Parts: sequence; C-alpha cells; structure tokens
Amino acid sequence: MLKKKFSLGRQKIPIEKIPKKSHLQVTFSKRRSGLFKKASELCTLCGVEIAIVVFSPANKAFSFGHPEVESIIDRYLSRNPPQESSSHQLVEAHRNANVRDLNVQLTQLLSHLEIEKKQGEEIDHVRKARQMQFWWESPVDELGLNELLQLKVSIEDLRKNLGKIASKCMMEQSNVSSSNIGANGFLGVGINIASPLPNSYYLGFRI
Amino acid sequence: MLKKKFSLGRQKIPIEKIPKKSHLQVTFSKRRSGLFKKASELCTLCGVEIAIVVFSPANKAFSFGHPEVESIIDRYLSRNPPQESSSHQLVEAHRNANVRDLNVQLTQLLSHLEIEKKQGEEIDHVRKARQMQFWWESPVDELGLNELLQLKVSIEDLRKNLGKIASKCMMEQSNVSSSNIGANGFLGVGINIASPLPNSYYLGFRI
DNA sequence: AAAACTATTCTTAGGTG
DNA sequence: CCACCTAAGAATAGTTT
Repeated sequence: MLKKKFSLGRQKIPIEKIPKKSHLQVTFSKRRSGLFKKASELCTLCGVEIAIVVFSPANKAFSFGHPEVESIIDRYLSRNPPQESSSHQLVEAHRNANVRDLNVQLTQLLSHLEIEKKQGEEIDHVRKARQMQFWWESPVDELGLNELLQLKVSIEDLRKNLGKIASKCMMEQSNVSSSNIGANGFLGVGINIASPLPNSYYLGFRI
Repeated sequence: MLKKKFSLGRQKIPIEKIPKKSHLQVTFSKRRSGLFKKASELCTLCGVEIAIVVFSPANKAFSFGHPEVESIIDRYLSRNPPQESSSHQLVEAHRNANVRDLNVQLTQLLSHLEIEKKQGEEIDHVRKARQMQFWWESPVDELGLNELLQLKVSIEDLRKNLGKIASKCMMEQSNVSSSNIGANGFLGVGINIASPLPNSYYLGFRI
C-alpha cells in the first residue's frame, strides 16, 4: 500500500543489449506488444499487409500477420512482380513526360544560347568560373551562326538518344516515384553532382 | 517568412483506414519507418531475431530483417510445418492467396496510376527547376547503368562535335573540352552505396 | 517530394500490488 | 507471469519551407 516514492517515470536507456535477464524478458514482452500494436495500426490505417516473425530470447516464435503470416511470406518469397501487365499507361505517361521535358530543355537551351551570344563580354567573366564544371558551355558563346546550327543538330541527336534511352529505361523500371530507394539508392546512378543520397539508412547494413 | 499560425501539433486520429490517398502515403512512410526502428531497437535490446514484411499501398514490398528475412522465414516455416495432411490443400491455399493478391494488386495499381498522374505535374515542375541549370542531368538520375553508359557515349559524341566546331573557331579553347568531367562524372557512376551511412540504428533491411 | 518544426498523443522504464 | 501506475521520453499529425 505504501508508495515509498513517486515513480521517476520513464528513464532513458541506451539501445544496447540489456544485461539483466529478468529485466530483458520484461522489456521484450512490453516492446513486442508495442511493436505488434504499431503493426496492426499500420495495417488498419493504410490497408496494407504485414507479417512479423520474432524469436524470443527463450527461442520461442511469436508472429503477427495480417491477413496471415503464411500468405504474406508466400507472396514475399514468390517475388510477385506486380506491374508489367497493366502498367503500359503508366510507362507511356512517363515517356511522354520525358519527351515533353526534353523538348522544353532543347528550347530553353537554344534560347539560352541566343542570350549568351548577345551578352558577350560581360557574361564571359562569369562563364569562365563555370566552365571548369561545365565544359561544354565554354565554347558556345564563341561560336558563329553556322557553328551554332551544327551544335543545334548535335543536341537534337542527343535529345533523340536520350528519349530513346529514357523510354527504354522506363519500360524496365516502371514505377519511378512510388519508392525511389531502389532506383536512387542501389542503382545510385545519379552522378555525384546530384543531391546526396537521401534516406540512406534504407540501404541496409549490418552491425 | 512569417508563421501565420503555430502548429497544432499532433492530433489524435482514429485508427481506421485513411481516406485521402496522399495523406495515407505519407503516414505509411512515417509509420513504417517508426515500426522498423522499433523492431531494430527490440533486436538490439533483447538480442532477438525479427523479420518484417510489408506490402505498401502501392504494392511494393518492404522488409526488415535481422539477421535476414529469409533465414528467419525459414526458421519460422520449419518450426510451423504446414499442418495440412494433404499437400493439395496447401497448394490450393497458396494459389488462392496469389489470385487474391493479384486482384488486390490490380486494384491498387489502378489507383496508383491516378496518383502518378496527379503527381506527374508536380514532379515535372520540380525537375524543371533543376533542369534550368542542368538540363542534361535530370533524366540521368532515372537511368540504369547500361543506359548511363549509352548516354555517356552520346555525350562524348556531342563533345567531339563541339570540340571540332570549337577548334575550328578558336585554337586556344579547343583543349577545354578534354577536361575531366566526362571521366569523373559519368564513369564514376554508381556506387554511392559506400557513401555516408547514417547512425547505426538500422540493423539492415532492404527493399 | 522530402525535410524541418511544433505541439500533442503515445509508449514505456521503473515500480507496486 | 500479469495488471496497473506515474511521468519522462518517443513518435507522429499537421503544418511550413
């Protein structure tokens, strides 16, 4: 009946193996319950399927599954490639978007060239600083009209190749934005210029 | 600049299916991260083995496993051998599960298509902001290794043309085009996996 | 989209019965 | 083991950038 003291409340503990066995067992039970509760909430809130399998310190198996562990495991193991069948529209949309973008890019680049050409000396200073990074930009201002037209052709060829490549790529990896971890993280083809790896903790590593 | 309003902070939400798709997606990501973090803490604190498999609203498989999903699944399945005396029932059950899954996938994919379309414009907008400066970079992020190598060839062709034109124009600038961007930027593709990994609380899960 | 921020709710360490 | 309690610590809904 006596309370010696008011509870100190929750204390911060380091995330490392709990040494005391009895204490560890209690923590395991509490946190396992919490984990399963979180999982069920995620199921309900988002209407997704989850399976969790845990082996206790005493080597007993606990599991949570919605709808059932077995079916989710089955699906996971059989590696269902979901899309492919009806994703043609999706792919098409992306391809079209890319083509539009590339056209916009071309237009912008050409108008950019015009502007650059006219600005001459003043821009020259700024450009010199940049040309170390952007090698192709450097000579552009110096080109004459004929050379500029040739450059335009070259760029159009590049654009064509780019579109071809992009659409081919889209066919292979049909969902771009649903979870970009795979594409950005593992393929990681983004040229180091691109932004630093986001969410790199999704990459999976071991201790 | 001004804050019109202070955040209301976390609001209580009912644990039921979130109706708004975009909102659901955000919640899914946040809570999935939270769930995986809890799992990893449980692993570390109690030294136990855990596997989690989640199929996202977009039907993408996410998994967390310590040490690995497969080995834990194997252990689980071998401990819980299918009780069916007839293997036919098992096969049938799995087949039905797959058919259900495929139907769910189809439905989800179609709704995902809606989301994709809606997101398309916004993505384009963001991308265009970058393309103003780096028109060539944008599609590159989404390419695979092979495509990137093809792109490299295309760009090298362009560079060659450019160099020819430039050298025709001005002798002294023709050597600029041999700067190191090509080599460093495009050959060095790919492996930012080794780069900055964050703090070690994720035991290793992969997509 | 992704990250930062804030205020609130939720979880749980440590304890008692 | 379980249920309950308290209060500190964590997670997160909603908002902003």
